[in-house]
Parts: sequence; structure tokens; C-alpha cells
Amino acid sequence: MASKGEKTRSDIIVCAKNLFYQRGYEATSFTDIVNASGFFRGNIYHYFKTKDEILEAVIQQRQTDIRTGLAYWDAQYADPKARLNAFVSMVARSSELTEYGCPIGSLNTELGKERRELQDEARVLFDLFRHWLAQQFVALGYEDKAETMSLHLLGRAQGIAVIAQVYHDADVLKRETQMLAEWVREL
Amino acid sequence: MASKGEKTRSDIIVCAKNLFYQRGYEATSFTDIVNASGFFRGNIYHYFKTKDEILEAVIQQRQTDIRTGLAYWDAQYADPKARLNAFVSMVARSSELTEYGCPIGSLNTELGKERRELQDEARVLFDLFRHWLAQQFVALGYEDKAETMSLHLLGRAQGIAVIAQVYHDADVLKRETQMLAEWVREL
DNA sequence: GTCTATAACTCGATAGAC
DNA sequence: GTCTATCGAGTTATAGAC
Repeated sequence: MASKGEKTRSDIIVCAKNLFYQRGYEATSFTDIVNASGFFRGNIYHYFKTKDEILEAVIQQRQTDIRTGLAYWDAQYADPKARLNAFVSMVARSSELTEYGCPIGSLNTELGKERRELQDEARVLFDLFRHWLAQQFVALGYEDKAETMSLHLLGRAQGIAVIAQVYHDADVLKRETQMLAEWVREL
Repeated sequence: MASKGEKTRSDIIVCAKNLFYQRGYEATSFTDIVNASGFFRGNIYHYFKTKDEILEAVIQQRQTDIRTGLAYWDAQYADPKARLNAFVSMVARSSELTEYGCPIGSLNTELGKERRELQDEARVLFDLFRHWLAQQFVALGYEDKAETMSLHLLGRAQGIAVIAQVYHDADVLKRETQMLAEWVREL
């Protein structure tokens, strides 16, 4: 069983993950995390020395979340197209997308400007999906185009997320993801 | 002729525009603007009461820039497809895209999280392109689908920008914009 | 009276001593 | 866990120059 400290640590990470997503990394203050988590300042400092360190832990957590999700899809669906559909469905079903955009995309967009060291870690979140999607394209017989197709699909999903958030519009999210599902179907 | 103050004001706006683009709005401090512009603190406050007000002026400036650009394309190209190509070419040619992402998209992504009042102004930048693109689709005979096609094209461009910035990769920018140009060609 | 220049204030965040 | 120092953010005040 996990120690008490493990739980405290992961509680802090969950709080920070939500705040970074909903407000952005720069816009989230250390005090915001203190208030939202309910812990005392010094207590949080015991686990993380800086805000940057919290972000690193959040990114680690997101990596774990994604690996778990991809493994679940691997177990759930044998057919590569069914797996690609699972990916598109995830985008279509995410109601928070119209509020805060894609958690991975918006994080990379922010960090990619002038926090490159941190973006190097956040980019891994894209790589996880990228490699997994490429595997599906390979399985469908697109060996030599798998990587470019994977980036294309990721890009389409990101574009949908941006527009859906800009207009805070669930309809455009639905419409565009249907088009993306159509693209998968025609493979 | 414009007064001296007019020039100072527009110099401040240009500096802030670049900084907000390259670093993000939250990540840019007032001191950053002071240092980059070379003006004195108090001098900048003579022209703008708050940092938010500087951003509003920057967005106004971007609106003007876009209107000018669209008017130029209208004058330059009579054919709707040629105009759509001009739009796609702009994306393909923007070398800064792989560094800092789309200036309009990344700004909206940031402001859309928890600065909705400001995003309401930044969204206009999208609307300008959206309306103009829709006009071209109408001219091509897609009256009833013009609006959705416009959002689709904008989304594709945004997705390309995100991926190009995440991987800081000019190749993917080139490849994906070629695909987008192909999509325009097949209309 | 507009613009420039300098100074100083408030506030909250980070950090670390106790 | 509390308390306090320090720093930097955004902002305001005001004196001098054109």
C-alpha cells in the first residue's frame, strides 16, 4: 500500500494538473495550487521545490495516463481501424475541449514559446500518441507513410481542438470529428 | 503628419505585439516591454493605463494588419481559388510558425482559458479570416456549406501550426500545407 | 499641455527560517 | 504549520523638458 506521503504528492499533482489545464501554466500561481489542494504552503514545498518541478510531475502523470489509455485500447480493440476510431471518439467526446482546448496541445503551445526545456518533456505526450497511431497505420499496410499519416491525424485533431475552443462550440467539434472519422473509414 | 506621440504609441504596440507572440501574454512582463521598447516605464503608462490595454491595442493592430492583407489579396487575385491558395501559401511561408506557432491561434488558446473578455476581442481575428474564406467558398458555388468549409480550412491551418510548433519542424509544415493546397485544388 | 523621466508604492508570490 | 524576508510584478505620483 502507498504511504501517506505518496497520496499527498499525487493529490497535489491532480490539483495542479487541472489548474494548469484550465488556466494555463503561467497564469496559475503557486498560491492557486495551495488553495485548490487545501494543503499548507510548506507542505507542498516539502514535495516540490519549485512550480516547474510540479509541472514536470504533472507531465509525468499525463504520460502515465496516456500509456494506460493506449494499453486499454490495445486490449479492447484488435482492429487498427477500431483503434483509430477510439482515438477520434476520444476527441469527439471530450466536453472540456470547447472550454479549455486540448490539454496536451495547449500546454505545448504555451511551453513551446519560451520554455523549451519544459516543452521537451511535454512533447513526449505527443510522441506517445504519434508512435501508437503510426503503429496502426503500419498494421493497415501503410508502412512507408505511417509516420506522416500519424502526424496528419494528430494535426487534424489539434486543429479541431483549437477551433472548438476559439468558438466554444460543441457543434463544430461534432461536425469536424465526424469528418475525421470519415477519413479513417476511407483508409 | 502624425504627432511624435503617435509614433511612440505605435512603437510600443509593435514591441508588445512581438513579445506577446514570442513569449505569450502572461509570460510577458511589463518590464519586458520597457526593456524591449527602450522607453521609460512612466512614458508607456502615459499611453496605456494597464497591460491589458496594451493587449487590446495589439489586437486592434492585428485586426488592421489582417484587413489590409485581405484587401490586398482581393485586389491581387480575382479567382476565389487563387485567393484560397494565397491563404494556404501564407501559412506555408511563415517561418516563425515553427518557432512560436500561429500568432492568432496561440493568443486565442491562451486567452480562451481564463481571460474570456480579452478572448472576445482576439476571436475577431479569426472571424475576419472566417468571413473572407466563406466568401470565397460562396463564390465557388458552395453557398450552403461555405461557413462550415471556412471553419474546416481554418481548423486545418491551426492544426498544422500546432504540430509544426510542437516539433519545430519546417518539413511537416511544408508537407501538410501541400496537402491543404491539394484540398483546395480539388474543390 | 503634451511628452519624458525618475521615483516610489502596493501587492502578492516565492522561499526559507523558525 | 507559522511567520517573515525578499523580490518582482503592475501600477501610480510627480517633477522636469519641450
